[in-house]
Amino acid sequence: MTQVDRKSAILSASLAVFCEKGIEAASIEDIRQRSQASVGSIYHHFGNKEGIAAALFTQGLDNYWQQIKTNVAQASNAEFAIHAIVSTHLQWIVEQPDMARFLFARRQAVSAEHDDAIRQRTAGHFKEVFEKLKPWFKQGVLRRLPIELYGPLLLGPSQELARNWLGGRIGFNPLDAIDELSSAAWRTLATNPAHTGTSYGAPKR
Amino acid sequence: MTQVDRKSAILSASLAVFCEKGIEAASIEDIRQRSQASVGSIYHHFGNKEGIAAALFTQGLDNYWQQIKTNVAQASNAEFAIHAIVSTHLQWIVEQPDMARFLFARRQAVSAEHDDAIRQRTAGHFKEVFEKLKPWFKQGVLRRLPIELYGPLLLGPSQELARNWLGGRIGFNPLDAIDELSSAAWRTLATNPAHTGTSYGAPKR
Amino acid sequence: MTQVDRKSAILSASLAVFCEKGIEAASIEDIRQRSQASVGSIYHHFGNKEGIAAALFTQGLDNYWQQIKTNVAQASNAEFAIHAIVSTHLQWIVEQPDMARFLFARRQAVSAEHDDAIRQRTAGHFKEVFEKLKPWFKQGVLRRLPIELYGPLLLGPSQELARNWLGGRIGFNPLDAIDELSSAAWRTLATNPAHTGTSYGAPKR
Amino acid sequence: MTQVDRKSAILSASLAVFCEKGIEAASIEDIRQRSQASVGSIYHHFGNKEGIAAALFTQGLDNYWQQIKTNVAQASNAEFAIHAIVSTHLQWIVEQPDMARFLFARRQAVSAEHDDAIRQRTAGHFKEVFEKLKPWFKQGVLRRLPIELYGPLLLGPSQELARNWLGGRIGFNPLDAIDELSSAAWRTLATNPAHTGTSYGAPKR
DNA sequence: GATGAATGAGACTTCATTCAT
DNA sequence: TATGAATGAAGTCTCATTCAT
Repeated sequence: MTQVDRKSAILSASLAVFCEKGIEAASIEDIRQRSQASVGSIYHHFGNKEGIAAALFTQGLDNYWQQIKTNVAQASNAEFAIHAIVSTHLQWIVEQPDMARFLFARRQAVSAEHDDAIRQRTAGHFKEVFEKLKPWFKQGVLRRLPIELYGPLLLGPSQELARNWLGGRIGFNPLDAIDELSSAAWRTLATNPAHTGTSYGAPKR
Repeated sequence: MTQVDRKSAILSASLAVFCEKGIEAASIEDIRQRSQASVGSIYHHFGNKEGIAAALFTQGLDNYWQQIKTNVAQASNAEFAIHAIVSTHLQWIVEQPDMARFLFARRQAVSAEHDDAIRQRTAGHFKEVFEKLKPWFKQGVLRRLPIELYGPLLLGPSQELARNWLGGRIGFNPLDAIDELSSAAWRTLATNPAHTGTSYGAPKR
Repeated sequence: MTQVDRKSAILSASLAVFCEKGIEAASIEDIRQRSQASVGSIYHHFGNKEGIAAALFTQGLDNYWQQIKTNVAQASNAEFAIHAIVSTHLQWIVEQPDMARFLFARRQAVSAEHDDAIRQRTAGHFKEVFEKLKPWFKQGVLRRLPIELYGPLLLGPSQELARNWLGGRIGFNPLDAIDELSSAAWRTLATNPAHTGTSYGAPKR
Repeated sequence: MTQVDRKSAILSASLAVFCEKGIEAASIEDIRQRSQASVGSIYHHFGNKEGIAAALFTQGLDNYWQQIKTNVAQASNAEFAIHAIVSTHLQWIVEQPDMARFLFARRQAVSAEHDDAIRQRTAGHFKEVFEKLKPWFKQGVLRRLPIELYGPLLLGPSQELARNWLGGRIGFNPLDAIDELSSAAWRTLATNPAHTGTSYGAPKR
């Protein structure tokens, strides 16, 4: 087994275990069993349990933002952009629920130092996306609000729905709510929500 | 120290410790030190760590819903009702951030059996509130949507904002966003959001 | 509930619990639940857990020996006497299996001081029975052997069978073996085992 | 210290501690001190306290039966066979009193699942020995009795004597009773006990 | 006598981590 | 690099016993 294989086997085993039991409750022994690696090997590659979580976290977060950025980049107007964010967000979650669960549950399990790194990384990603929307703010298409409200207004409902779905509390598939959640975000964020002829189903015409 | 005192001393100490370190990471020893109770006493009253969490959870949840129900009851129209829910939600969180943090973080720390009890209890509370809104659905004032979307649309943004605030990620006071979040919810849920002359600042005139 | 009732309720509850879980593993809480007495009450009556075991032990042992002595007293010849001991032994065990289990399992659970008291008490009982047999030793009807062998030869097989039965390892009813075990003892202990026309079935003719 | 050394150091320390205090009362800490192993090491090798007891039990029992079978195999007639069993039994006990004490005291300290395993293993050993005796049953040299009685009649007295000796209740050396106990068993089990010219002292002539 | 809350020592066990092979 | 035995701190929980009411 190559180094890369070994490392990724450990990572994916860890993700599964973290989601099943929670990061705290997951033991190295659990990970060892599932990954077929030895204790020593795990420590050799990741240093300690937190090292695994950190690697996983970074990997998941980068993957998420890359997806978001790629899709937003193609939006030709504000409404499409908002739709892209909402739908990408939900699709990403539905496609990799375990990683989503892991990301949303982080809390204090990651060390303070790593937490800072993550926050900065996230802020960077966020800024890039924001940059894309900037022109529409300038043009008055999107409302000016306290910066802290954009995240909640844009993705709060999606996030809440996703949490319920990930927690197994509902059977409803989040993807079926994309249009509703996306237009809700649009209605909330647009200066003039009525001005739209957009059909989300065919954003490429 | 009376029985009641002892029990509630343990409960409030636990809440503090749970919030500082997380439920998993909090040790009985931490709780013992902060509550000035003996280990035996803690187990005498709550059985085990989960017993404490369960008691705390029930207490917090009931208090939350009671507040919501009380304030919704006074709403004379749909918009007021929605405003009442959003503002009560945020106020409750700001007033008892520790309990809010605890409630939002529950995850797997509470046993399956207790989880069911909680879920039913929550469903009951939810239904009561929903009952209050029913007439406005019938009158066509509020939109008919898949039931799973009401929670996210109504409180998703508030919840997301609150999470950020509770996590210390923003300085912005959630209470300053009440009007914005509440009108966002209204715009999303109302059949005809324009039809309103309401000024939330003085809902009682 | 009178004192006597309370005490004996505690004793019989304890016997049951001791047999189910073993003396060490039985907790005061177990006894409390089964006896419907309070912890304080148990301590008031017996001082501590060992006090309960000691009381139970004394009660059981005295009852056993009293039965043995009563039945041996009626024996008109050596063979009848031996038969009486063997059959009484087995009958007593079958009639109160829990007490038998408890008595046989004592081991170190009873304190050293109490152990001495028990040993002396037992020795006294034993001597009384031995006294009854003495004439037959003098007449040469019973063999003279090292004193340590009488117990094993007389009751060893019965005891072994009883242990197996009490442990649930066999279905065979020990009472069905009385004649065989009793004649085995006789053959072993009698100087001239052949000299007998006894029918155990009717020892009173 | 090699793996094997460590494991057997733990086993022999455990045997000593179990005998001194009883299985229940023996603590892992006691075993750790005596074996010079760490707590973690003990658990690494045996899983838990019961695991140690189980390993010890299996080891002791197999050793006992192997001894019995070896010696019985050499017997050229029924009387020699019975003598071999009785004397081997007592010798084994006298040679390793701690293991004997441990084996006789097992009771509920070993789990139900392991208990079954043990019972089957014992039954297997027992059957092998029984097989050796079979011809003499067919020839009518040994009496036909309910199967449950053979154990008690053959070894009951020896066992009872051994228990007393192991418990420190007598000074008498069980080995001095071999001939008496063995001939008692013979007299009980033989169809015609008189037919013998055997001198146990020289079974090989 | 009866009650049960309170105590705290101590038991078992888990687990992250180290390190010799 | 890989392995897994070894370590020991720390956690959860039990339990006999005390004592104020």
